[in-house]
Amino acid sequence: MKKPGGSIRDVATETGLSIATISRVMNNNSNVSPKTRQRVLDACEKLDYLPNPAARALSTSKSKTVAAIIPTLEHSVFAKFTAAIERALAKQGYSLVLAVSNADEEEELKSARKLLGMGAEAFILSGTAHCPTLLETFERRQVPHVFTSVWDPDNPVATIGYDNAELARNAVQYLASLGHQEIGILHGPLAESDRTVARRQGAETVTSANMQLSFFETQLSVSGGKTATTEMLSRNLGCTALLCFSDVLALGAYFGLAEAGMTVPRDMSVMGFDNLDWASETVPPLTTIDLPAYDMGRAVAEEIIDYLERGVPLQKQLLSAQIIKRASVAKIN
Amino acid sequence: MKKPGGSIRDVATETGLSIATISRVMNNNSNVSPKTRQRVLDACEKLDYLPNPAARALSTSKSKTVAAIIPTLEHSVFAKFTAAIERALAKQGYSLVLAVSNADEEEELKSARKLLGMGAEAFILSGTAHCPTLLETFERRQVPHVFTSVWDPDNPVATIGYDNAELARNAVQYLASLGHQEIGILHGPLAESDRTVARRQGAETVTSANMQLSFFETQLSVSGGKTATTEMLSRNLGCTALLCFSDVLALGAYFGLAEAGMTVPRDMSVMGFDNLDWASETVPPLTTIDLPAYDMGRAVAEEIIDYLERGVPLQKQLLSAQIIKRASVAKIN
DNA sequence: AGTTGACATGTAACCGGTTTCAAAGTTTCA
DNA sequence: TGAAACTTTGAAACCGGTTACATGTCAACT
Repeated sequence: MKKPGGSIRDVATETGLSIATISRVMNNNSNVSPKTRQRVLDACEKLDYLPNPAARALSTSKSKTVAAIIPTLEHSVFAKFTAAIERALAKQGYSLVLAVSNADEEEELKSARKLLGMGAEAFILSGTAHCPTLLETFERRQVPHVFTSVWDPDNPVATIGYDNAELARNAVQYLASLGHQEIGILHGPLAESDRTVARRQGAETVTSANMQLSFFETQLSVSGGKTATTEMLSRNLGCTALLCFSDVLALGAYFGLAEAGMTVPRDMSVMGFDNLDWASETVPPLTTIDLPAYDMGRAVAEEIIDYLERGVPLQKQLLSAQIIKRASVAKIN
Repeated sequence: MKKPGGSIRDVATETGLSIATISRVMNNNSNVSPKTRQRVLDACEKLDYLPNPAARALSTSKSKTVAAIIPTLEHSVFAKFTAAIERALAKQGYSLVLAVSNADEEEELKSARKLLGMGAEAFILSGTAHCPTLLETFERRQVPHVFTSVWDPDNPVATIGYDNAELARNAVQYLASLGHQEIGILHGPLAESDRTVARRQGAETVTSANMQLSFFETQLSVSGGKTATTEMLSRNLGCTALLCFSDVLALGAYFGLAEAGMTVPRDMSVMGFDNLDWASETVPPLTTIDLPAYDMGRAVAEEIIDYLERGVPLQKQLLSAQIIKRASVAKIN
């Protein structure tokens, strides 16, 4: 039950100083004479001493650990977001503990309790829909937390993200401005994501004269996008454009259309959401909305560190997302 | 500096028992009478008590935390792998702390020291190429660690993964068996991945009579695959097949070929590596090698837990990966 | 009845740091 | 030269658990 690289007492013995002084050096804190400091540092080097994090956490009640619970890693947007969080946290000496919830509130709650039990000081959650028990727990223990990928200024919890409803509305209006009136909209499971719900509701607010929107719920995957596209085509709705609430679905749409012998955008315009790395490379390049996944991750991490280190209250942040116009959407007549 | 949900002493006071008994209940350890146990559990419930992980870690020197340092999250294979690790660890009450190295040994070393400083009990690394300092540190502190995504039976460190060289060889031989003799091979940066190097070397071992392999190094992205494909076409090498060491590159190849007005597999056969979710959905469906990313993640996590909990020595494991034959590769003549 | 042992519980040392407070040493300045 | 002020260091309490060992209780057995 012992194999440590030595404790602070070893360094104290080695240098002939007291553990208090060693501790002060390790935290490059206050008043330690330069020569003493150097002596301590040398000894640390020599003994390959690394402070025990548990002991430190115990006395300071700070674990330097932030938890993120994300619905899935297998969607590039989340992977990117997570990578950004990790990067920003690391830069400030914090670590990221990660849990994947599979968009299940129960699982999320369980994960959160465990991470809380591991000493996470703050939580990053996706969306605004969460188990009330979880939020109560955060409240009771005063655990700082933020909701991401969403913008909800009225939420008592700080939200850092983009306005999904508005983005969807903008997308529909953009298509409308090019003459599209019959639009098919592909989206992932509503039950799994309040962001998807928001996008759909946002799209529905566009109600000009002859506008006709048809929604298709499917799995959030290339396969899902392809299936839904095939399904849509079989219904003969006369759609001229396909708005996909994820580039992944759009890619599926490309394949579905290709299989049906249709050409984008001549026979059907396609628009995505996310602006994943490859969106500019498809044939034709995909018109999409650039979601600031990376910036969002960074912003979230910085916000949390500001709070943890300097007590700056958690602020909501609205990030902007632009429509990236490429060749997959055509003008009608 | 205090806001905890109460300590073990509070539970002791509440129940009129000693902290030792509370501790025993929390670890559902040994001899505690059923009624006492229940009394304690009720009190925990009432006080919303959660044991302090730092204190626990301090006295047991077990943090129940495993670290993974991965090159990037933005490649589906790693995202999937990471998700599998998280899942398997969570099932056993362990947490995953994550660092992204960007395939840089320096960054990896820095991350590792930090994670070690956070109390990680074991490390999961990708590939076999690592900073010697890091490996020495692991050795000196006796930190268990495994290398993944590779198979190297002679390595003193346990490797859990697939044999990249052999897979590449199999892929080339498969293409050869269908009559392809001039093959273009697209791969990511050699400097960033010893697995890529292994694959390339494996491919090179296939040296039948008229076999002609041309290698193209590019960025590991759809964009990179597309660029390399265009480049290859411009060289007029007479290739009949394109072997891509990642499905992502293969997707880029699809787009590059489409832009050149070529049809897969009539004008060019394409084969990938990874079998990502969407590989079966492309048009035509992509022939590829199914890498067991998820199984590998699970296997790694379980191996480590076996070691940590039961002292079972870390074992190397060779995972199998199959060629998935789909329509993107044609028979020649 | 007395001894033995099993079981339940408590006492206290310990894990490895941080931090308060006091002590010792040094400088400043009248 | 001596008092005040400041700097540097150490002693010891504390953080919240775990666990070896001691103690106490009660049933079983001789």
